Amino acid sequence: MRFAPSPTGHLHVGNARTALFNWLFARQKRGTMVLRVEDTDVERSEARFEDQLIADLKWLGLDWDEGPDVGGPYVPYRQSDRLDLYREQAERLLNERKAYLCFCSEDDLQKERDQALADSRQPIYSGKCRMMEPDEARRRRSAGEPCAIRLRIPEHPILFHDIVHGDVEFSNEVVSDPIILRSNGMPVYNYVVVIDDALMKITHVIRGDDHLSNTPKQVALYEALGWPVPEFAHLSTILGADRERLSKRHGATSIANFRDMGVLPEALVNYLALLGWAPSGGTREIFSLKELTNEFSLERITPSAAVFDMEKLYWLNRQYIKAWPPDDLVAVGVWFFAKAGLIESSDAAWLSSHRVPIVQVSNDLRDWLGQIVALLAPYVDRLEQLPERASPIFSYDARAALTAPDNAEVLGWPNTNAVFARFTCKLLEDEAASAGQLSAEQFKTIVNEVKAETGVKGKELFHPIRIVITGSHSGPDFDRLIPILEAGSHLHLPKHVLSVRERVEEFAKAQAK
RNA sequence: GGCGCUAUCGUCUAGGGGUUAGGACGGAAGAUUCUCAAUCUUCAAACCCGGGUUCGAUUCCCGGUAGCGCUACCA
Repeated sequence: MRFAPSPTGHLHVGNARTALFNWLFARQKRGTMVLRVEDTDVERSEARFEDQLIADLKWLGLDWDEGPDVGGPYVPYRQSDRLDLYREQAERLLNERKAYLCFCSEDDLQKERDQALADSRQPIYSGKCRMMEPDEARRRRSAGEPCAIRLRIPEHPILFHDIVHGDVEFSNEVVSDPIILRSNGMPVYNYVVVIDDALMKITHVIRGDDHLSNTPKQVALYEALGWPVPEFAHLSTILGADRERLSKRHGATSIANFRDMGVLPEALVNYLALLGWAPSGGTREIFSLKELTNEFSLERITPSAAVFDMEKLYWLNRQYIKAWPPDDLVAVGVWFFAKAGLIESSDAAWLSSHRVPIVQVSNDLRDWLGQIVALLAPYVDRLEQLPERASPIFSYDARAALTAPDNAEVLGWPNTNAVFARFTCKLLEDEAASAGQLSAEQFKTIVNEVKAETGVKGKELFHPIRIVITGSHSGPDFDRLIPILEAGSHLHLPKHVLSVRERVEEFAKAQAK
């Protein structure tokens, strides 16, 4: 099996799924997984994209047995390093009369195509140079006349088998003799892919179905070369919500995008596997990479296009967030807090091939952030939401709390002011609170006293208190929030975290105005 | 235009000549909680259209329609 991306940008979800399916099949069958870099498009290919691609694949948890970075028996694995090989085979085809020299200029060909279209004929190559005597062709080439090499398409229909689509047949009438080597000596994609797959002993070509219509040309090439035709499995296209091919304007589409949103690699892999494949029975949704390796089968791949559903990915992500090792989760969480500027970090680095970023912070800070992550992570879709959800901890604005339209209802309740008064008074008297050492139990005691003294309970009691502490009538459990607030107030952070007492003081001040 | 591929709830899908057409996301309702979220329970929601084959088609065949892809000296 092979995954053969072009290094022209970040790894895209469509390609990631192709890579995953190849990998699953290879691992299940104990086959060999090859990574090959298709960089014959010099204008768009860049070396740095190759590194990015490799990093993205590793982050997903995929690996390979042969490739540009690990070597292998069929080196080189970068097409730009294999040009001699392509030229050699092209000359062989020429000698065997399976291919021929074409002296038509690009202009002529374009005119021919335009004319054919205007006459509502097939815009395929006329075959003008097909019949040229080989001697004449050779002579003209030696004389320095520019020419390309074309493959001679056979005079019969081309049939091949596709594991997901079944038998496919193309009439030779609609397949032009394709150019395999350009006049500038560079080979074209449809040609090199065959040379490489054959030479690298690829038995199963699993790729996007945008290549399905190219396959007859490739099959003709295998036959001309006298090499066995591999099995094909063409995967359906991944669409955006508007049923158009998923592209950048649909938002996040690269693997790096998802990583930066705080989507866990296991969640993305699981989601991608479910896009176009379902286990037998069709009821199970959660699969680890290992379970997928066991369950996967090419025969169960769906042939129809699939719309990428962000919501379902988020749901899966939540499942994995809840199941992830707490330490790893904290590491990723810390990264997002650093990114949001809520904590200081000189070197917040996420080596993209790593599952988890590395951020240097003190143990105290890490422990404290760990509590916040443990409190909030089970309720977010993506880890990038953590800083926002933690905003009641990091920022407090009493004035805003008293004027927020969202709080108006609570502020208007008849008992609210009594609760404010009693609670403020009690808390300001509390010794533990003045030291910033208030425990959850002590806080509960105070709340209970307020309850007893005012006779207010339930919502009418808790909402006003919550507004005093966090500025909002809704938020996380006090039992876990209070200790976080108190501990945070003793930490050195870019912006001081207010203790419970400081919050109450601010609140009282704002109320007095 | 030609050729190819595809077609089950809004979405991902299971199923398959006779089924109450199953699951999941999302939606709605309820329960729970001081609140939001999360969680749990319940509900609504689909076989593209037309022919044929058949006792019987959503399932098999043909056609239509729609979507997507390919039609390059792009990959």
